[in-house]
Amino acid sequence: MTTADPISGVFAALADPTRRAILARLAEGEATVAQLGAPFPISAQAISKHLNVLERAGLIVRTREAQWRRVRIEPAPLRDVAGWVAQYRRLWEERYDALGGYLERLQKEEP
Amino acid sequence: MTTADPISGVFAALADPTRRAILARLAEGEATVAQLGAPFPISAQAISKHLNVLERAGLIVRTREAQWRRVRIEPAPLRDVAGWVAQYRRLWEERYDALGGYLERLQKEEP
DNA sequence: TGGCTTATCAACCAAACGGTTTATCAACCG
DNA sequence: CGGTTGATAAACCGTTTGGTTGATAAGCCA
Repeated sequence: MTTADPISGVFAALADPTRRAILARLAEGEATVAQLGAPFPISAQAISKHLNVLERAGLIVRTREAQWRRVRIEPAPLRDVAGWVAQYRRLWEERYDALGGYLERLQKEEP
Repeated sequence: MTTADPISGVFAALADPTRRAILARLAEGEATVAQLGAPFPISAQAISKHLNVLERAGLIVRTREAQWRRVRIEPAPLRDVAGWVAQYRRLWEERYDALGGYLERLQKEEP
C-alpha cells in the first residue's frame, strides 16, 4: 500500500485477520490496548503497530486516559467501503435468466 | 497478507488503486489483458501480476481465447465483503440522540 | 515456414509489512 | 522517592509486494 489515497489504506488495514478481530472487539465497546491484545499470541508492541495502521486508516481513535489508552472504533471509513462495494451490487444480484443471459450473450459477440 | 483466509486476500487485492480501476473497467464488461492495461503507465507484465492477485482472490476469471485472454469479473467475493462490512452498519448509522447517547455514557462509566 | 502479436514466466530490486528485542516515557502506588 | 505498569518508539530481520527487464509460449497470418 504505497499510495496515499484513503480507501486503499482502509482496505489494506482490513486485509489482516488480527486487525479485523480488533475491530470486532471494538464494535462491542471501547477497550484498552492490553485488553485488545490479550487474545493474540504476539507482543504488545506488535498490537501497538496494528493500532497505528488502524488509526492511520481512520478506523480507530486512541485517547490517553491516565496510564492507559482507550481505543474507540471509528466506523466512517467502513461506511465508505460499503459505498464502494455497493457499486458492484447489481453484478452479484444479477439474475442469469432470460434478460441477464441475453445481455451476456450480446456483449460476448460485440467485437 | 501472509494469511490464507480468503477475505484477507480479497481486502488485500482491493487495497491497490490499479486493481480497483481494473475491476471498475471489468464491471462494464469483459476485456482482454491489453485493453485492461492500456490506461496505466506500467508494463504488461505488471498488469499480468495484478491480474494474478485478483484471480487468486477470486475476483476475476481468465479464459484463453485464441491468442488472447478474456478477463471477466467475478463478483462473489465482493458480496462477501459487503456482508462483512454490514456487520458494522449499525455503528455508523447509530443516532447520537437520547438513546444512543445514553448507551454511550453508560459504557464509559462501566469499569 | 517464419514472423508478428498477446500474454505469461523468471529473475531481480527497492520499499513496505509483520513480527521481534531493546529502550524510553508517563502515570500510578507503596 | 523508587518501583511497577501500560504503552509506544526505534532498530532490526525475513518475507511480501509492485515494479522492472529479458526470455518464452501460443496462436494468427503472409
